[in-house]
Amino acid sequence: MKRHLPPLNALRVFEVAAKSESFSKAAEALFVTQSAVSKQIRLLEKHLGTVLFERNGGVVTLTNEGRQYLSVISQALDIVETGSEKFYSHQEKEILTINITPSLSALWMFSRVEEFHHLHPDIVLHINSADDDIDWSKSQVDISIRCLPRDKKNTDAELLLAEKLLLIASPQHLEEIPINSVADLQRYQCISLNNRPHLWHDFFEQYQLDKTGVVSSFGCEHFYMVIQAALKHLGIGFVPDFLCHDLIQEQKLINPLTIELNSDYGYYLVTPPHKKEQEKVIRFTEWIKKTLY
Amino acid sequence: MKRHLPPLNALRVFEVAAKSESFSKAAEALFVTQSAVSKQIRLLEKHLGTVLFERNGGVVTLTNEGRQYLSVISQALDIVETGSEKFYSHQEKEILTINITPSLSALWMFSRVEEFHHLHPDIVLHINSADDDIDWSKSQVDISIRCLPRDKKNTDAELLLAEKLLLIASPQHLEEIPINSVADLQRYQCISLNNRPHLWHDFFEQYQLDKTGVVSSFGCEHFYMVIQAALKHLGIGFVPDFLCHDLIQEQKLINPLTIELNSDYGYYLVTPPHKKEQEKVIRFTEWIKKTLY
DNA sequence: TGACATGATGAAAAAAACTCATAGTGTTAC
DNA sequence: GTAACACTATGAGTTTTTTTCATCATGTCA
Repeated sequence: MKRHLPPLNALRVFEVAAKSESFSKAAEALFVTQSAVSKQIRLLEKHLGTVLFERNGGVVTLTNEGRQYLSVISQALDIVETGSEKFYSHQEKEILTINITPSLSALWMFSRVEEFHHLHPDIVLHINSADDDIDWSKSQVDISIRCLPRDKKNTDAELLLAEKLLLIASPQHLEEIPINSVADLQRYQCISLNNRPHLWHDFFEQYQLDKTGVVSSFGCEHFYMVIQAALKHLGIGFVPDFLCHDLIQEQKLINPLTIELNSDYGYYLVTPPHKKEQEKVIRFTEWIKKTLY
Repeated sequence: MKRHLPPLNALRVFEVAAKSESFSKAAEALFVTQSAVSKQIRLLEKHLGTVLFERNGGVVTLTNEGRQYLSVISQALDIVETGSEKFYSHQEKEILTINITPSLSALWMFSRVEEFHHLHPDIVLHINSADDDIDWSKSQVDISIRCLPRDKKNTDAELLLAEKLLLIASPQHLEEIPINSVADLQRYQCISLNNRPHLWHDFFEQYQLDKTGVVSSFGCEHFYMVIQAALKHLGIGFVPDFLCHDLIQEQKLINPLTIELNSDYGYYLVTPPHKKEQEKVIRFTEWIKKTLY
């Protein structure tokens, strides 16, 4: 009568890993590391006393036992899922409306929404973007994220992140005009940002360089346009680190001379006081702070 | 395609709790505390957004949703169990033979074997009991537990527990002959233990009492017999704390004046050196040390 | 009404899961 | 043939989850 069951959480991992026959892919799907998947599979294999995957350096393949087991486990998980689903549908999902600056939404937020949804499946995110102040009394928005000057104290605004700007350029562009010292920067088109007119000026002043080259042929409205422009080899620009981090990793952009600029801006989370206590607002706030860490 | 599953370990708890409609019973069956069960159920309920049990102070009853869910979950767990079982049967079970003193086996070990089996289902325990030394070369025994004098240093023996003896008597017997001071003890039959002839003598000497009453009408071979005798109101006796703890809790025995005696004996775990590295031996050793803690 | 059994709950401890950093190993491209 | 790469394994350390412990609250039953 007493059951002898395998570690149940390992089954969920097993199913994903077995379906993709890849621990790395499974890890990504489950929002954990490959290491975690590897260990859960090993745990399950040890429990069952059976090898479920054949390892061949870098490639894992289901064994016959593994294949059999997958079908059993999938069946069981199907039942659990179906049986649980009808309860979920009765839960009404909460809608959390966030309003973020266009740069954030385009490059940063969209790649992280999936994770938020994974962690909080009962919250539906409505994301819209704008740059101006929100009239909380008229708007549905629960949370807004804004880039504001650091010194402008706003009691409702919580600092998420101090802005750190990185100098960026495309690798191809850098080959055309090599950069060996800061002075070489003057040979480039400097992509400017419309609402930060002093940015380049201040930068060159800091390095005591001639500001002749500063006037760029065009200005962008938002950081993500600066990135697009840089990717098209149109010049060098300054963009926040978190927006270009992945592109630098992938070598689609380069941070020449690893030049950084601590701007006087920060990213702030703004919530109207009467919504601060709402669970959905708290959960989002905690999630984004952790994600930014 | 991506699954939305409840916390799977909570399902195992839920099934047991639902079948017995009691968190306490479920806790016992699962070898955890009632608190742990309560929390796992709450977790599951929160996840599903559904109340699975109706609480009525001290009594839990499945709701309709809970009943439905139980049948779903049982079905799923059946599939997992059946699908996993065929692997277990291929694992050959290890046999671990332990030899313990009769007192330990009768009163202590047998009530704990179930827990060991729960934690290590792949090990089959063979318990036999004896009091003499074991010829490791001739015997199948993997581990023996012996009560030995503390000063007798034995390199193969690991101290599990220093023996602490408690004075015991039955409640009925104590009503007949009330004990208000140590001197009253002299009015009792002192149940003696054959292989500890000095026990009572030393005790009365320690309290500087007359030893007249010390000669008891009979001696027991083992501690569990002392307990039996005390339960039958035949006198007072000294027995190890761990053997009478439960009986004292249940008020079937009483520890008058809370008199304790730190004997010079200890319980030792003895393993032949060539078996010390075996996993089954290590697992048992760690389990028993933790259980005794 | 008081002893009792049961469930709930907050804080602390223990266990499990996960991450990080890095090693090892086939595969692929030059 | 070898260097770069993509993938899994693993030990140490950290984080998260689960469990325990101690205690409270509540309904039951004599």
